[in-house]
Amino acid sequence: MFPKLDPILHSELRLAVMSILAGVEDADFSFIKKQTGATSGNLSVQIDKLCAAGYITVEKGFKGKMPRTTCRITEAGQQAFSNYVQALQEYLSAGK
Amino acid sequence: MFPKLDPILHSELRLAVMSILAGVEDADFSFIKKQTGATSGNLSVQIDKLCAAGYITVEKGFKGKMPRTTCRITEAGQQAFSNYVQALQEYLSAGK
DNA sequence: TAATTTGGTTTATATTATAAACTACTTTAT
DNA sequence: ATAAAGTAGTTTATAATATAAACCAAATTA
Repeated sequence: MFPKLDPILHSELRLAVMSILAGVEDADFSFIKKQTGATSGNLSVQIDKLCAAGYITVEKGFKGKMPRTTCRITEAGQQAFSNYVQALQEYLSAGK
Repeated sequence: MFPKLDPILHSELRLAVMSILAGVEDADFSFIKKQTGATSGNLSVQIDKLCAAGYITVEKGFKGKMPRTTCRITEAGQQAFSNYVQALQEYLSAGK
């Protein structure tokens, strides 16, 4: 009746990050930070976790002289996000 | 873009409890425990929090000789649950 | 009457999220 | 040239949360 919610995704910031990445080809750290309003520290940590879970990939490079961190959702991440949405529907719909 | 999610509701167990209560007149501790699969301790704590937030009311009485704890959603709880569902839609739909 | 079960609460611990402090480098102003 | 301010983060410490373990009291069953 109440399926287990993926703890990696059941986090406000990580869910927002995944939500952004699910809709675009890729996005860099600063863009995600602006969109979510998160602090750098928090975002850094949460991106690490998504990466460790294999839900996103992180690529570090430079845009001119400035460091740039680009994130991209993986197939597994896309799937996990989709599963999470499905699971959540059951919680939300139960109360009609 | 990403509205703040009510931290009281953004918890797997509390959300499940609210989901159950949103659909029925009232429900007792044991029923909720069975439906959610939660441990007594965890459920006890989370019910307290929902109660402290004013989202549910808890009525203690006896069914025969056995103690019985009955929970019921409040108007504020109904509203908060509804708001949470709305907010969440934004996260989920962003990734289309 | 001695387990066992029901119906919980309290307290301790593990996990998670968040904020604060720091690093490293670049750009702009003096 | 150098100082101040901004960009782009990471690391580490602390606060909040969730979960589990231990406990309690009464009722039921053997």
